[in-house]
Amino acid sequence: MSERRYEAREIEAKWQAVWAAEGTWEVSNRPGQEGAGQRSHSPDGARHDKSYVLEMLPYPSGEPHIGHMKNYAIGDAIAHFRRRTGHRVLHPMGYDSFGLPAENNAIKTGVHPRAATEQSIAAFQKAFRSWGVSIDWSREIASHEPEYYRWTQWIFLQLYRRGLAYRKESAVNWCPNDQTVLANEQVVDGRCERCGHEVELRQLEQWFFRITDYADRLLDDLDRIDWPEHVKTMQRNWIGRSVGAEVNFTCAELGIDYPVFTTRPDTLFGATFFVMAPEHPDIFKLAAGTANEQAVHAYVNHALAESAEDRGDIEKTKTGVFLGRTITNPVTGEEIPMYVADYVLMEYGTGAIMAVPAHDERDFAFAMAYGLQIRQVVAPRDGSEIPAGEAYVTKADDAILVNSGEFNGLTPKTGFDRIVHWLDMEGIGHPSVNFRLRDWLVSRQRYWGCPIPIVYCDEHGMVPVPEDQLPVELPDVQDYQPKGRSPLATAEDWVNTTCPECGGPARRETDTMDTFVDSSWYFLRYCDAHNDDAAWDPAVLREWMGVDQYIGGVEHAILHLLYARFFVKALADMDLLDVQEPFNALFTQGMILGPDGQKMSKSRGNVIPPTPLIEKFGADSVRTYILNMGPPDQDAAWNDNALAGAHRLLSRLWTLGEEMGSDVSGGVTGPLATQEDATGPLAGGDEAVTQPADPTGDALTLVRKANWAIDRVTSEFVGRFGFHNAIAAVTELVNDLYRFPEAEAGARRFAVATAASLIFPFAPHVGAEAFEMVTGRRAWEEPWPAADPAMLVADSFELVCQVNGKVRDRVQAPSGASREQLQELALAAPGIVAHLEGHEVVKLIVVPDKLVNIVVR
RNA sequence: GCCGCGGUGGUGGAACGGUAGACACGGCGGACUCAAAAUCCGCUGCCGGAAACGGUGUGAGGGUUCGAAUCCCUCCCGCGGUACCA
Repeated sequence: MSERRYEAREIEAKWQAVWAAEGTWEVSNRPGQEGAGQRSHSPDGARHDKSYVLEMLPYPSGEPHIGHMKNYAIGDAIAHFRRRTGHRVLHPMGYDSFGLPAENNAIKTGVHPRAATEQSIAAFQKAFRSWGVSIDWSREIASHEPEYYRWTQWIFLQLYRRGLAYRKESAVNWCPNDQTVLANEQVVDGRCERCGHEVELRQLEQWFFRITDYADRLLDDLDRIDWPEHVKTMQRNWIGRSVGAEVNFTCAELGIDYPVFTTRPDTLFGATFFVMAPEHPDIFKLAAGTANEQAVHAYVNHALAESAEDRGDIEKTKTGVFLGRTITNPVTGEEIPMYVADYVLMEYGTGAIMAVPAHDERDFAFAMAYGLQIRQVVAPRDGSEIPAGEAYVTKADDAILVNSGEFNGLTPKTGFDRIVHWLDMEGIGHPSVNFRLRDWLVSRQRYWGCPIPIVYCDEHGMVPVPEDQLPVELPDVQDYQPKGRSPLATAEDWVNTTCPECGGPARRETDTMDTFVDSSWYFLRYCDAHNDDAAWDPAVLREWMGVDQYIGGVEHAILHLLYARFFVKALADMDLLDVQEPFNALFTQGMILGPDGQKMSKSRGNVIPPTPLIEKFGADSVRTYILNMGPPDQDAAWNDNALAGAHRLLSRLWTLGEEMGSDVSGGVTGPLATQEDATGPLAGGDEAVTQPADPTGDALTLVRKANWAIDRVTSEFVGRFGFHNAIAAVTELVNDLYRFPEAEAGARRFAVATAASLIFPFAPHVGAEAFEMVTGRRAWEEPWPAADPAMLVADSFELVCQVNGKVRDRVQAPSGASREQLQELALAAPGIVAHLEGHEVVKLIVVPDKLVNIVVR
């Protein structure tokens, strides 16, 4: 045993210096001009495939936390694997550097958000380098820099030109604490996603992106991407496509038509009343002059004052007020009463519904509360009674329509089609599809964001800033405190400008963009990060897009991932890029919980800061531990002891490498078969290690184990990224090396080199170090090892002998033995013989190379 | 309520319908050491047994199968998403 010990800090500093000096992970937009880490490993010397591996870009605040480390540990492992399997890998880094926390910090401390953000970016850069993440630093971007947001503004203008960015007044979510509007997606349970404050509705004019134009495509294309099913489901639910019909109801007294959307046109004959949302603009007109006018005013005022949370409470009893009017059911011709009730939402459909109490739970509850008529129009086919006291909600084939005139006897599905067709013929309705998805509200009344490149001229109204005048730079202000309008409004010199059309006086738009706009296209900019003439060269995008593997937290399942998809589709429609989807494959990592199993938070005091751990154990150990915690898509609680276990593994591997390195005697049998050149600075005294030709005994065991490990690790990279299983395989290999210290040296060298090579994607520094000690070569310049199929099968195996499905013995049997041979072996096994006594053999099941099951009576 | 995902030792977790518990942590024992740490080796689901071995065991209950953690049905529990969306 050597006197020297595994000193992670030294080793990590050494390799980080090499990678920084050589620009190892840089990749050119022109193949063939890559860093050394991108050297070709395919037999003909050309890299055929690109691979774009991307972790969600971080929001730079303070220092990176342990969750960032998990994110980049996963992504980096994949990037390394893909490089070594012949891909040109794009693995860039950047910062989502606009946003509220920096601004709120500025309000508190007076420190300019730019200063705080740039300080934080420096901390992130330092951390990523100390973690040894294989980043192409030449493509680094930050969304708060004018070189970046110039193009965010440019994209805004492209959307504006095509009518996809527009201003409108509507009821929007307002956070009284953050003093800004929020997108629908940023309201969680009626509260601001960021600060948790209850959200109010305000009638305001705001900027929107017309994401609803893309609802169908955003939904349909989910089928074409390799994403976790639960994320796709969340997006489907968010988009919320409902197929139904629009049906026209006419209020004869006032001569006004009120269309409604329904998913159940088959129940139209059961519509016995009509309900409108309190926000519906015609409410007061309808109630005017009726006996109920006062009551309606009182109800509407009360409803509008209610918080979103209270109003949304499904347990709340239904309330409403008769409008004093009736409306005609277009199929029955009946006059049915009109109500205003807060269970109808203005935002969805037309803000008015036909109520079918017999077959809708909400309408049923309302009808019961107000004693309204309930008419059953769907009945069980077999004539059985429907349950009393609840609505009968079914579209199934075992039900038929009743009380529905000429449509009686049809199933609900057929009735749906026939009634919609009939409505269409009569001109009182038509098929219709409704979405839950709303347009994306993108303006914010805050400072630290991308300015919206629009000016307002008395003469010409809203005028886009000409593209050659971009960027509209964010000015400095004295006071960041939000006062219901953007702090930018106080920068008078900046606000007052001239109209691009007429040169007359004009004022700049003072709202900034939602930071989700910045992060909806950053993955495009990475491809052509320093292009000063355009956001990107479409030819370069053709080379790199889409992202082959995207890695991030599930918390972005709806917001970021939906917005980015929308951007890509809109830009593709402008012929600015060629793909329809930004992220072909998505991996959602689980959270690292505190040692107490709770979500880490300062208030709980269970936060694990990465830096002290890295100083003590090294980045490799922390990365390896994080990936060894369990399936990486699952949440897992931190455990310091298990981290020490990961360190032990790397230390044992390093020790083996050290031993091999100092033992220059035997085992060197020539260059690796697939290796074509080795022109690094270390190439001189090259000692490639290859699999020994005909190992026997312990050497054979080691060689087999090494090949088995190659196969295991490789399959996790190709499959589900179960890196805990990959690391376990390397652990077994290392354990076997300790178990068989006397094995022939060539086999040991091969096994150690293999372990180092396989651990490299997870623990790149010690992987590189151990690999170099054994082989004199650089692990990242080596092709990924291929398992020797001959070494994956043994010449004998342990035959499992069962009686009635219970294991009674195990005997050695030759691989590939015939059924008859195996039967014979099993029947002769001592444990079997004992259990056969006094029983009659009924059946013999033989699974070749595995087991024999003897069924007895 | 609806949708999705889960439930396996003391813990994290392994296991194409074919040896349940790989690997790691923890625990116990041993080697080394004056001693401790570090390191190395062994044992470790539960019950019985000195051991051989036997029984039992993957949330509960049924079913399919020669054989079920795995497939099917019913139920219980946990997590995540979503919810007057007509």
